Amino acid sequence: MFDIDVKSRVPIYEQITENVKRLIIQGVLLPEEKLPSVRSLAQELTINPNTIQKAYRELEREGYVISRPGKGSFVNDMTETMNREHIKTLTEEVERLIKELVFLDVPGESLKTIIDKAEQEKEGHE
Amino acid sequence: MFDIDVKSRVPIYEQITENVKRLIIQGVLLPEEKLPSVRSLAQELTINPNTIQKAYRELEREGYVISRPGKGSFVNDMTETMNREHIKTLTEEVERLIKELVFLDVPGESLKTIIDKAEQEKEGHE
DNA sequence: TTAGCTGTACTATTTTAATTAATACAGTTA
DNA sequence: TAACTGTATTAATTAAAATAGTACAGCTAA
Repeated sequence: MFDIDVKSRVPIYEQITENVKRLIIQGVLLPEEKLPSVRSLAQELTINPNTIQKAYRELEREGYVISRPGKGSFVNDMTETMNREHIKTLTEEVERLIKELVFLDVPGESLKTIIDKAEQEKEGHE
Repeated sequence: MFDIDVKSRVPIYEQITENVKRLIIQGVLLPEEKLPSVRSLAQELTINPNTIQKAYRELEREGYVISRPGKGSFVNDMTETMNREHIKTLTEEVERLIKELVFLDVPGESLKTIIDKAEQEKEGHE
């Protein structure tokens, strides 16, 4: 399926999430397709099953995969998910920046103005 | 000057940067004012001088302080100017991100909540 | 039902990174 | 020169992250 480098500086579970993400994004793995079980993939890569599970859990948290106890782990239908993840990333960034601006005594009202302006601008286009 | 909690979960050097930042922002420490030397503050807090130095270096990196080898560490009088420029940069970033989030149909209200939360959080600290 | 799959939870171990400390060096000032 | 100042380098300690061991519970097919 793919190879990992146990000697690499980047954690094994992260190499796995990256590879699976890549395969999903490239369309090699299709929605509802079953992923290898934690144990079989662990055997194939000669690492511990729990490491696979950690990777799968992370992939599930990010919406790439859905795990069904007793049945297996499956590729999730993305289109929606990608947007959701993108929105999450953007929101986290905004949170960080706003926190800092508020800390620097920028009044919340002036920040809210930015939001209003963005909304008005959008309405104009639809 | 201030106290630290060696038993706290937050690192000592971070407690120091936070406290010094606070004192500068509150105007207790004024521009060009000399901060305690790494050794004297280390003695006062009964911790290692290098820990103070790490804090001071971080404060310098963020523009709060300027260190003059052989002379001492001083409150940077550029803070206002730097802040204003910093605020400008941050605001531009926020504008860009908010625009994109609004475009992705994230309701403005949920973004305003982020602002409110940041303000509440800040009030808690003062 | 049972045998053999599946994912999961919990704990312990190992490994890695962050934090703090020890020590020596170099600039400044009186 | 003596007593300050910040700095660099390295070592020791501490905390966190990553991985592994083991046991449990759900699903499915013979």
